[in-house]
Amino acid sequence: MAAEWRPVRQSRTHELVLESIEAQVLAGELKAGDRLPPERELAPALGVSRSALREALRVLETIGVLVAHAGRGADAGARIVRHPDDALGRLLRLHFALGSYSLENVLEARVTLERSSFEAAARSATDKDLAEAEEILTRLREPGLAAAEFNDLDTRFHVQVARGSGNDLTSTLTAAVRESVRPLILRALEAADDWPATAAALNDDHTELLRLVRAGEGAAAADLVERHIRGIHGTLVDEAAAGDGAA
Amino acid sequence: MAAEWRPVRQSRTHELVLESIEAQVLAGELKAGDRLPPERELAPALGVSRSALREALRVLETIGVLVAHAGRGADAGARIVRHPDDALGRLLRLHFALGSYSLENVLEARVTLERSSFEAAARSATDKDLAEAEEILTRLREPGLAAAEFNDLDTRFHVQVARGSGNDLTSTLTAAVRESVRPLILRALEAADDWPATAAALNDDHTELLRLVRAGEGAAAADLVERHIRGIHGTLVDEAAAGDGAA
DNA sequence: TCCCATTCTATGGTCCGACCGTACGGGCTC
DNA sequence: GAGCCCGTACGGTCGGACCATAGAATGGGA
Repeated sequence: MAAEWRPVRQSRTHELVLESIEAQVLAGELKAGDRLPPERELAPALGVSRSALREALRVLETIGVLVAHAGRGADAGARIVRHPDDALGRLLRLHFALGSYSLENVLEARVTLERSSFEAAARSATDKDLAEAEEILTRLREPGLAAAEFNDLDTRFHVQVARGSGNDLTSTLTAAVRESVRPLILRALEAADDWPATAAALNDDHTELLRLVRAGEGAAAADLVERHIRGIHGTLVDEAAAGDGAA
Repeated sequence: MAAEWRPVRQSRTHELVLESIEAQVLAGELKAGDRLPPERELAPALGVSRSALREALRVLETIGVLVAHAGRGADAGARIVRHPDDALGRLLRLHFALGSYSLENVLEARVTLERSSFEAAARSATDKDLAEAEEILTRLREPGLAAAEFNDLDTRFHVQVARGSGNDLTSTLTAAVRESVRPLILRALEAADDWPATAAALNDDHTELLRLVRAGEGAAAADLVERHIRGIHGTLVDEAAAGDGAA
């Protein structure tokens, strides 16, 4: 056991505990896959109660750097992991709901991130990435697809291309930002006058986007995805205002 | 084809509490500024223990949507707020430390976000934004400035311009991404062969960047900030490897 | 000998009741 | 009326008890 646990005092105990663990992560003494001592041992080692320790662990779990499993054996206990996606998604989703960001903010951020994603994907997406995107697109084209499923698959399509960019950070950000407006987009899709036609039009974009990425035409893909996103968000503004009023 | 048994995991109590509060936020029933009932009332109202409730509140605090103050009066209690910046910064910083993202990922994300920020700022920064950036730049130019302070001010300069873009989401993302590599940049600055010359060169960039933003030349500002960031990160790669090995 | 069911136990998850520190509000003193 | 003091409503912390889970250890039967 390389990590050492030193006692901690004063002011919001769980924050001090958090700092202590954070420092070990930042210093590289705790790495992904490492297991923390059991709560019942670690708490007294830090000189705090188990409750205070648990609150600190909960924070780390929220951030996506820790998971805990009960039981016994190699799989049990608290482990350092790397799961930023859900954490980031929830963060942006809640803050968007609270009005920290406007819909226009999200639109511009999506345009910026996805332009970059598509350009990078056109340069460096692997065959595997493209095949997965193709499969999502196939399911996206199924006739009679409900708006909810369409919304899920659409999200996965955009995220999949972002993954193809080879940049985990931008793809995570892309996924999180897309996630934050998911309920809004769902409302917009459900309110479409002619849903089959709307879906078909969106899929035409998707098909062309994938073709451009495959062909390595990054600039064209970036331009198209910008038009694509602005198009969807154009139908969203009214929905957002309506939703606001309705609530 | 056997039946699929869907329900696999039963949620933990604090997660259910979290969902309940989250749902009220997403539904707009809880808005920024609203105050939650005291823990001792809310816990039994939800049918859970105070500990479980507190863990849920801690999660919300981590996300930056809640703050708690002890004491008595209007200021006390748990309140819904909108403070995404620290939360996002810590999240990315820890995940970068854990290796969820490579330095190259961060570099490309910074380039993408800041190109967009500088272009937008050239279009829509207010005089106030520019004046604040100017003031930061003045302090950045002080002779004999230590690397640590330079690093802080440099971060604030970039974030200030991002704020000037008028997009809170991209500026928050910019700040968080910049924050995640702060320790690395600090090490690189401290290791510079000729620190005063390095600082002067960086400030020449900053001065020109601000001039371009003022002049509304967004495209030129975007190109320069990309060169500026790539320049700094070029000196970082070695440091990162060295830091890795040293640990 | 091998397999399987049973029991053990280490681990996180939850709950309770108590006490501490803080800061406002109201009452008391001067 | 002004200033001090104490009560009180908060979040923060603590310790202990018990529950749920799941691998490990055990032991009996084929």
